[in-house]
Amino acid sequence: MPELPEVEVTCRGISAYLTNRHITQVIIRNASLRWPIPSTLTTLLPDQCITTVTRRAKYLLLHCDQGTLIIHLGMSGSLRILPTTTPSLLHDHFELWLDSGKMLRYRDPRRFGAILWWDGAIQQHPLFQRLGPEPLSDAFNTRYLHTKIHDRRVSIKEALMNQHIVVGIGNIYANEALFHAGISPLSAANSLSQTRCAALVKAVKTTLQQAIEAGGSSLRDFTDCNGRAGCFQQQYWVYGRHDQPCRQCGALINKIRQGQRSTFYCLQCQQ
DNA sequence: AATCCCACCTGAACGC
DNA sequence: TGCGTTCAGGTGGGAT
Repeated sequence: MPELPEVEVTCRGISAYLTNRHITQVIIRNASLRWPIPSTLTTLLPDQCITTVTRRAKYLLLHCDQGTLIIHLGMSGSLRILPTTTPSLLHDHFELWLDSGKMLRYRDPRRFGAILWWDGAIQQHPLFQRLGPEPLSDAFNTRYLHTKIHDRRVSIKEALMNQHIVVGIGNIYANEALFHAGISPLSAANSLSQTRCAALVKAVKTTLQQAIEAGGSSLRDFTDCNGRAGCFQQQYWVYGRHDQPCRQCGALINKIRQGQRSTFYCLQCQQ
């Protein structure tokens, strides 16, 4: 379930265990993720120090002495901090052993995630070059959004999930933010007034911020780096609530398909 | 450049 | 109980 809040919660959770630690060993159990895990990591990483751990979009960045380890969790990935003696299970594909005696373990049943190495400036990486601004930064504001989508004919929901427009928003939080902004997910992006863009920007920021504070959402098996479940799922207003009454007006929540993804919204509250 | 839609993969839930 | 179908947090890439 990794959208921005889950990746951010993971980032904050693993940071203290990794920062200023030296890597002692790398284990690649199954290299076939979205792209192969570079086999060179086995010799490249040991003895390097992890200086900082950051997040950009839905990517986790482990900044090391000689480059950056890029981790994406895909649809089903998660990271745990564990003693190196913990037996590995099916779907545990990758481990970073640390000089503390602990390890970072990557698990990803569907293998849509990625683990890559980059030794230049991260913004020069092909995957990072065209990314939009961080939704919680000042760069994501009313003027930016209005200008960016004024010529887009796709729906506002699809635009919100476009990482070239703004990063970090996936299916859950796109649905939730549109509900809080009172905007129909079917509205054409280029039809949104400045006022509605302002409402949407505000809704995106508060929705994501609250989800981070709740420790993220926990659909299926997502947990934080210590195995704890997030609580934000209990706060959903529309996601997954089709045929249930709207928490605001009581009308039944509607479910449709948009761009091969499920959309949930209230016909009454979202116009 | 924007848009559409497929592909990648496993597992859970559901219907028959 | 078993089998087939559908759906799930993401996103690069090819065709239009």
